[in-house]
Amino acid sequence: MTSKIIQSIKSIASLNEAEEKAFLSILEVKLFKKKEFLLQEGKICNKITFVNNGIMRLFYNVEGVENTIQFFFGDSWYTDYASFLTGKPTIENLQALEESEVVQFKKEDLYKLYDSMPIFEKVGRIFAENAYLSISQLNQMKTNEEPELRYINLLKTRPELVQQIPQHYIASYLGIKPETLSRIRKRILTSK
Amino acid sequence: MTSKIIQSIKSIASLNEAEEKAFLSILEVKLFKKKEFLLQEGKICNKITFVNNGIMRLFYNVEGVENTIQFFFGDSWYTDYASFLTGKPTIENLQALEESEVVQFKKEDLYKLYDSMPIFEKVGRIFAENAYLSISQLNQMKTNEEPELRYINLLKTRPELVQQIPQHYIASYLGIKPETLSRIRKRILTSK
DNA sequence: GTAAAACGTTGACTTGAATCAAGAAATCAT
DNA sequence: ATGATTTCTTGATTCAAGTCAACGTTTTAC
Repeated sequence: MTSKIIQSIKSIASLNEAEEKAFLSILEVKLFKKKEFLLQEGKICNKITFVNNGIMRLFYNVEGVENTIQFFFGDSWYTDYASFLTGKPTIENLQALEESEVVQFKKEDLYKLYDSMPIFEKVGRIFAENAYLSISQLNQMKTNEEPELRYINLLKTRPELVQQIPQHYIASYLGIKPETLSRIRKRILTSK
Repeated sequence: MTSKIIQSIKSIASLNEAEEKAFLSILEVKLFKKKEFLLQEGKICNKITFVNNGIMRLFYNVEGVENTIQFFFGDSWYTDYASFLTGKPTIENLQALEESEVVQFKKEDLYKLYDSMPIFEKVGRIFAENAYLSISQLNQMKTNEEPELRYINLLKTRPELVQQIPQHYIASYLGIKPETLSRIRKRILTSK
């Protein structure tokens, strides 16, 4: 259950036996059923989540409209870093789209590791750096690419995503209405 | 020249005398004239910059169109973290809009500090965390707010910015054309 | 000081996505 | 299995920003 997360951490920084043991001791494995929430707006995000398998959707509400930020499949990390770092309530909702298995650990426990074993300070830094890189990539995609191009790229780079996730969620992820995505799809099909 | 940056670092983590000295030893003060570039697309960003005073504009080109990301005034930090971390060429351009004084240090030197003095690993972590927070805030603003609302909020929260920076750059920052900003301004004025 | 360049405003027109509405297709719950 | 709900598609219309073009104003460079 925890082998994948250990592998992922070790790709960040090599851990000796004691360090690995310390890390393992703070982990908690959890199962979420379809439609269950791992995080809901208003709550404080004080955990880091590693997705073993399943599918999750991350979104937030703006004036009653759901704004999809990202989808998570197996072998990916998630935390609302803003809430995690500031201790303020999150605006994000993370919902399982399929039954999913995750491994989590608490901020509290991570900060103890920061203080007791210097290597984890490094892990934390690289963690934050990776979080930055992924948000900045997402950012760039969103601001630079037209919805139609983004959809075409999505088809190329993550076809499994397009297949497994309802279209109206993908539309929301692309920042357009379902009707518009439907028309984009039609346009792509007929132009081939 | 370096008192502000030291103060800023100390607000992240307290440094003892040796640590402060080590940090000071890697700093370099630089002056940039109006229109000079601190960073240009295609180059690799291997520095972190602290702005003592002046005004800078950060932008990148998409198909010949400049896309303004942010403005920097005194007491602010800048690095293209993506290029800094990955070592890949940047797409960002950082240009002085007024004569500006900055303090910089090299990635190379920072990484030596990471290895020689553990406190800097912590500084690096908090740095990355702050970078994440600011990009995520910017992100949120951009995706949630209509250009007109964003402009009104900008007037409220950073009036000095609106006054000191040419409108077409502000338009670019808001993600709209100068003509549109001009019309928004007219709308706001006549509605008062 | 003056010519050139950059900047800002306004009008007419175009365009791409949103909205509203209705119906078809797929999925879910019992 | 079947009725209910959700999801997807299509058409007609609206709307906000973009585009193109012209012109007045401000700033810059020499």
